[in-house]
Amino acid sequence: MTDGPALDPSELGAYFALTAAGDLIQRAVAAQLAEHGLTPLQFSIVAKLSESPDGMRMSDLADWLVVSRSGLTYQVTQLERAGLVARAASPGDDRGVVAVLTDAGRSRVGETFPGHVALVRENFLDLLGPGEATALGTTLGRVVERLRANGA
Amino acid sequence: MTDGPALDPSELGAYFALTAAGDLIQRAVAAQLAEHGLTPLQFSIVAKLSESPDGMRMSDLADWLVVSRSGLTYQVTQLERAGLVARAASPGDDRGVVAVLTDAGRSRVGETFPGHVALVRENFLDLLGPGEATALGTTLGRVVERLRANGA
DNA sequence: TATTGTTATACTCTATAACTATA
DNA sequence: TATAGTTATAGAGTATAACAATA
Repeated sequence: MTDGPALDPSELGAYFALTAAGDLIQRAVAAQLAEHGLTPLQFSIVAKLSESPDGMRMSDLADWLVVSRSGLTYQVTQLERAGLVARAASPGDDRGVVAVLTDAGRSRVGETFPGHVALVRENFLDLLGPGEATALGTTLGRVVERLRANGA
Repeated sequence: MTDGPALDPSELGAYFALTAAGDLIQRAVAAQLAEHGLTPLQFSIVAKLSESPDGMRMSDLADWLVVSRSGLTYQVTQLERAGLVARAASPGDDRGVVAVLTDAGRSRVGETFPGHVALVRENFLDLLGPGEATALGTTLGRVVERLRANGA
């Protein structure tokens, strides 16, 4: 961790804009997901499962989400009660459990996704000039890499 | 809310990078603040109070942070127990209470801020090319404006 | 022995509603 | 009557540690 002088106004503006934009977009997303009965974490789970036709091991899912196993157990139980996810035996390892999306879960993802995309488009992507999405992806991608490398 | 086609790869990349960068930087910041015994919300409070020599009304602080009044009462009580904040009578309105930073609180902010700035610099600002901070601030500033206008 | 997943439990945080005191 | 702040309370979510079943 290097130490240095304070931030100048343009640096402060960029940092503030990044955190505020991240905050606000997450808040807006959370509000919209709530209309579909999902928290952001639950949406992450069902969205991930929608790409995994054979389901996903509980441990793997917990690692991917960076939550504890008991925390995942709690969330999957909630989703199971809502009928969106089912638990099944893990083939080849009788200790294991796989979470699988139900038909209702797949429908829910289908109902939720278009509005989610529209929100992101209207509040973010539509405000970027030509080529700016690519540039932003590159720049912020570097930021993500650095943070991951630093163990965040 | 407009509806539209799915996101193309560069759009998806920009969106993913924004949320991931926002997430990761907030996580890294939270971890660092924890070393100084503060949550992000508590840091927001003491940082704000450090710019308010005469203290700040509880209601105004709650509005500024976008938390309920009882939620602010809880946090200020925690900070008071930690000796970082004190409550004082509000001049001119005997119903009011102002939260003021104690000397210990001011010291804590002073101890916490340099590392905070360094983290932001190392993981974000140092990765931007010349002029990029300004550009990013402008672009993301538009995003923030839009989200605020949309009531986020 | 080690690993998978659940359960028991405790803790933090948040909000709503009721309440007190003052405007 | 309305507003400022606190308190009582309840709910959601998270994690740690202990546990049962299997590898």
